[in-house]
Amino acid sequence: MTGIFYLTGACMIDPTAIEHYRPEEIELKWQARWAADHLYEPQRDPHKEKFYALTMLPYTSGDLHIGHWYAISPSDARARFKRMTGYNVFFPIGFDAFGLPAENAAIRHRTNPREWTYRNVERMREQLKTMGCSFDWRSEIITADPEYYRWTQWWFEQFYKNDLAYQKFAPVDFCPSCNTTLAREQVKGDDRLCDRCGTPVIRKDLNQWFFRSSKYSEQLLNFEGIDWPETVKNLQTKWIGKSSGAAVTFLTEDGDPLEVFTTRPDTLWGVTFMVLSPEHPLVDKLTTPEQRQAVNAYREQAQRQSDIQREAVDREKTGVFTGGYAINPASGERIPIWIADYVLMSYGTGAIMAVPAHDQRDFEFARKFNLPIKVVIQPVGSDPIDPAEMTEAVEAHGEMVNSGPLSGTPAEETFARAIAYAEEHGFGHESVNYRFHDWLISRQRFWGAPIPIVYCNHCGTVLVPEEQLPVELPDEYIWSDKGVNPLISHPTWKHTTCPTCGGPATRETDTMDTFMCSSWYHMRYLSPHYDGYPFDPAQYDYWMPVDTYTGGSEHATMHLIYTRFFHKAARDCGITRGDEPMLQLRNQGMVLGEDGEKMSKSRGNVVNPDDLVARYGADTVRAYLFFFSSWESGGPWSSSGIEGNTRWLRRVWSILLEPAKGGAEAGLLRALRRKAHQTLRVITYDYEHFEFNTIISSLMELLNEMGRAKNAGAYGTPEWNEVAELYLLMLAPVCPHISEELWERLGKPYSIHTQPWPQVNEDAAKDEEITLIVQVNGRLRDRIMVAPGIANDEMRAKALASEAVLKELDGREPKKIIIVPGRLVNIVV
RNA sequence: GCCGGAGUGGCGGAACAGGCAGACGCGCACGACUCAAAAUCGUGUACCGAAAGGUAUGUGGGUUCGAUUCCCACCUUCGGCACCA
Repeated sequence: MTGIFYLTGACMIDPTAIEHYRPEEIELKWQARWAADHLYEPQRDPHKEKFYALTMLPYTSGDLHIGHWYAISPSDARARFKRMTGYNVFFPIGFDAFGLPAENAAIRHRTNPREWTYRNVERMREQLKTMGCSFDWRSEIITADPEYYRWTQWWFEQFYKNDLAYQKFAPVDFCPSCNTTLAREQVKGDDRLCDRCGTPVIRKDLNQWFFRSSKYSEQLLNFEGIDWPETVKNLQTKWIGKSSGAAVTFLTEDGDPLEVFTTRPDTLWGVTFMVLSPEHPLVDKLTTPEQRQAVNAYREQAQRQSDIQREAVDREKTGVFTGGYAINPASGERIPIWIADYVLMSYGTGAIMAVPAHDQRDFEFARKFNLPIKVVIQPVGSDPIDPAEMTEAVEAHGEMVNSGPLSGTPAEETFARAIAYAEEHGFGHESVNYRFHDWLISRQRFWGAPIPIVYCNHCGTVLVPEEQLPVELPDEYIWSDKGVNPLISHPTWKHTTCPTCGGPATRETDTMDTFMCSSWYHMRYLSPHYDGYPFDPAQYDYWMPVDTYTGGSEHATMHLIYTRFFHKAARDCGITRGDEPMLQLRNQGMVLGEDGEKMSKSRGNVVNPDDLVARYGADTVRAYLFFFSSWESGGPWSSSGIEGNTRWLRRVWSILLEPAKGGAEAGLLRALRRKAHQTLRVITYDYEHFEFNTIISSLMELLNEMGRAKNAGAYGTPEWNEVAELYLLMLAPVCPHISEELWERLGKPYSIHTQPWPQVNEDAAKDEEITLIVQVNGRLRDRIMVAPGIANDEMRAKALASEAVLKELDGREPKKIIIVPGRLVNIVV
């Protein structure tokens, strides 16, 4: 525990010197005292305004890393600030404990994932306590506790009863290494890799559980009333992927309707062929005997292709003619129907109308297979287009041409007229499509909340009655060579009786995606042991919604979209209220290694917070994390940089505690007090706006000023005492231990953390003189000290009388004089 | 390719409404203390120049009395998406 500094400190035996700053002693002392006094355990109090501060709950990976500190300590500082400004603050913590890493680690070590997880929880809890955060530990939840996942299952049942959960046999993304399906959001990049392990995913047809999240696409695009970062809103908007256009029904020659979605209804007359996804249900019927062999071969190849790693996006188009034809409902033309893998079954209707003249993909396809290209849009101001000369599609909007009755429609009206025409003639209507899909929640893994469903030969799919929840995981983890879910391998677990008819039945062996657990934990925190409902309604009414939510932006399209969906779905089930669960969101950046790269064990650039706490104390580690960069951008760690922060806290200690001679003059004391109140003004703003780096630098600046004032005899004066008190109050949210210790040593009442936030004394903060900036042609030529509130005329006179200005003007007449009242004069010649 | 963020001294960064660029810290240099070292304290530190002064916020343009800040184009970099009809 004792670092080099403490040893050297102990060597310096000087009987007159004050006791040294020993964080390792004072930090443990105060942490114990705050816990004993329940300092951070708010009571519901209708007369006091509440503030729910939430930080994303950590996954139980085993060790708290510096990134956790970076995410959590500023959230804590803000919560502490809010508490001091008079709010009743709730700041809980818990553990996201289900999930694949636990299970993979368990397989590696031949243990039960439960053991691994709960051992990690123990360790992480102790590590968290060293940070000195103002957590309300009464509220701790562990998502793998039956007491918790009972309610995760309950939520599933509410969604099921309200037709928001359903089962479907569908092709899904499957990770062969993790042996489980993944939600679309958990498949990353062009290579379609598993988000957890990096293995390329494959497509698999499985019976799976989904939530109807896509039903909420439109609502999820609405961010009104919530203060979230633009980047997150942008990512979610892109992810939901709304496009507007038309649904158009073509008829095959056999008379089968074939619906397509298009964003360009204005190009309807330019359709020269159609393309279906190879998996489209109509392909079989359309295929003629002559084309049968080619079509089957292509479909097989497409199937295989999606099973192996996908090729580059810009690879050459492939496809096969089915032999079938459709009729263009607008032009009446007979057009061939092809299949190609650039058309995806998972978007729109899995079929497209191809307009090669005005869509680049269709253009490439048409050129490759010698299909006709028909120009039907003439962009304004460009020469008539000759299809034979085209090298790429013309995607710009323009006037409709070669479009029968709609030819000549001007660019602005094409969409409306084309849709109206389709509606009139009964073959189409306006339509909206979203990229956002239903949320696949089934996981073929052991370590998750079991889906509370029972299959009965007699009654079919049956919900486990609420009073029988939770459906608990078995104690034994059954190993299986083939990577089969241990719930299937377990000899007895899945066998049960039907809750409805009492006959033999089997349990669903899939467990739920862990994002399900983290979609509602903010509600369970409010009453973690409440027995009759997922939350105590009285607590919910008081504390919800979350006022500030902090965490990493990597969750933008996963957790942060799921939890919004969850809240809206729960609202529609009549359980929650309001449209959004989290009013304000702030994302921290990432702490990089000293080499500027992402920290990783293989790079050997990982910074261990435990070592830092042992060496410098938590307050210094916190201070450095606040200080080294703006919180939202993050940046590289620096082991020499943190030295500056430990020096700073040692100076705070000695400047406030070591007595010094008095005798300062009044002007100096006024200046000191002014600086303190000005600092208070900017720091109050910075706490509110998450600008922690400038909080620390402002405090350093003020300390420098205090050091100079102390040398000039300010110590012990009333002004000094006022400034010292202000200093500790401003320091308290960022460095809670040293501020509490010094507060006590200065004889102030316990605890500093329950003191009201100080008010700026505007009189004291007022400048006695200001610097007037004098420019000639926009270049700085002079600075003149003047009284605040100086009149414009006087500013002009002073500027024109400046020696530097006279020299620069050299007799030239000013053409114009710009005056920014009380700040600047710019003389233009 | 598309969408979004970021480019400022040797380094991390500040400048919150278009008005003193480089706060604060690291590092470095010099000085004090010390037999000495560490720690601590003090002073200095964008670049060019002996100085007067000049040049500087990724690059090139523009708007303005005045631009790190606003506009246009480009370059680099980080994140997201990626045949989405």
